[in-house]
Amino acid sequence: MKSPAEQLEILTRGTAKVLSDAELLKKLEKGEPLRVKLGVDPTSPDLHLGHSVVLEKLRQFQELGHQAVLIIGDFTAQIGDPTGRSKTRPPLSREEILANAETYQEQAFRILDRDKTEIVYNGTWFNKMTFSEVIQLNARVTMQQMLQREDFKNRIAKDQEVRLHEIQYPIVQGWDSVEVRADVELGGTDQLFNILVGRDLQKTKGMDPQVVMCLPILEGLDGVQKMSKSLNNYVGITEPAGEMFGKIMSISDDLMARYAVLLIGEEIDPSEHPVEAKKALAAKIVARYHSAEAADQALTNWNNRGKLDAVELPEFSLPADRKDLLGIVQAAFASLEEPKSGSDVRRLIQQGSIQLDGEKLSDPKSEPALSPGQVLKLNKKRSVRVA
RNA sequence: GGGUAGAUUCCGGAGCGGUCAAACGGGGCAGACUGUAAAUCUGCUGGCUAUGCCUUCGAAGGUUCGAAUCCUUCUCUGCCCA
Repeated sequence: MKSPAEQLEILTRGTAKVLSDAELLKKLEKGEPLRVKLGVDPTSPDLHLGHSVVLEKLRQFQELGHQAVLIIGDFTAQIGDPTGRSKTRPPLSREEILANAETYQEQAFRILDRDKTEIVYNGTWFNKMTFSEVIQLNARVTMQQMLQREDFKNRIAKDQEVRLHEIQYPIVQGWDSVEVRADVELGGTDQLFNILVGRDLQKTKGMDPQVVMCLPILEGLDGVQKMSKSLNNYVGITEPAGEMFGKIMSISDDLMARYAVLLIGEEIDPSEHPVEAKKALAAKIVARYHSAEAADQALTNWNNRGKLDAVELPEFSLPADRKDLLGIVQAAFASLEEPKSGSDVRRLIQQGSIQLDGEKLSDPKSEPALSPGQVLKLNKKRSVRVA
């Protein structure tokens, strides 16, 4: 068992904000396992590297002997977290939420230690609340407190709607902290407000308020906006190794430095050529979610990209009913489960994206003779081998 | 409850009754360049086996040879006043 001071050093590493170090130290000094809360919103099923920043931190707590409390916000998902949104979120159905929660756990345990994790659904207590209990809960908070929140303030300033149920979100999430008697709550910096509400609510119940620990938000592949599925700038943690590797290779040099620090806790070696440094980074990340062998394989594939024969590509059987290039390419996209409209495909062809063994094919109506083994390149990322 | 403004293609936002699949910007995609990166430049960005056809401008009706544009009703939202 590490000393409280040592633990504090490890736990605060890489954090964006801790409120406060002194409080955390005091709690650690009690020598009992802390209850560390992480609330998750099962609004989309797939976890990505952005989520992993916080999960990695939670695992550190586990490694130091603390108790992880993973709250699945099945109830809160019905509200929709207004964080970072300029618009109201559409609500999800009960079935979608439960299915998402299921996949979430499966994926989260690639990082967390299952045996040291307590999982609770916040619907357990909220679905039982009567309306008068809801009113009483609301009475613990003032409108002014809620309106301090940046998102709400901005929307009001811009004459955009803010629905009353959205204002409930921080209250509801904060109440979770009371229910699970959290000692520490983790979250992204965007969750600061919500976590603080949890502290306030705990105080109103005479509890020792939880320590707030915020982790930096990871930028998405574009390097500007936060990583999120809806912006399609994410790397999913269950993505195939090759896919993951390719996505990481597409980031800018600046972003590479940030990913290194936030995802694997290392600095990029400035003496190394950026390409090599990036390959190393990509391989390390792949290794973490797949295996060292998979990472090697992904690296090899990447290096062999020019040499088409050396790379494994999905096989593609020519369609029976179409002989024209347009029809063939469309079928190829469909076989990769990325169906595109005829107009999209026509555009790609005319713009020179389609290549057969390195030769551009740009006439959608032509009827190219394809023989088995030839490689049809569809766009930057996708190629298929003719079966 | 009263008054007023608005709802346009992924987003923002233009759109004299015909020349509107709808300006412009953002985003996205493709090409060139490169380190198969970023930045930059160029093109594309509703659908259709396609010099044309079909479906779009909150919804439903109507006026008209012709409607995103005019009229009616409805739905939704903002703002001001109570």
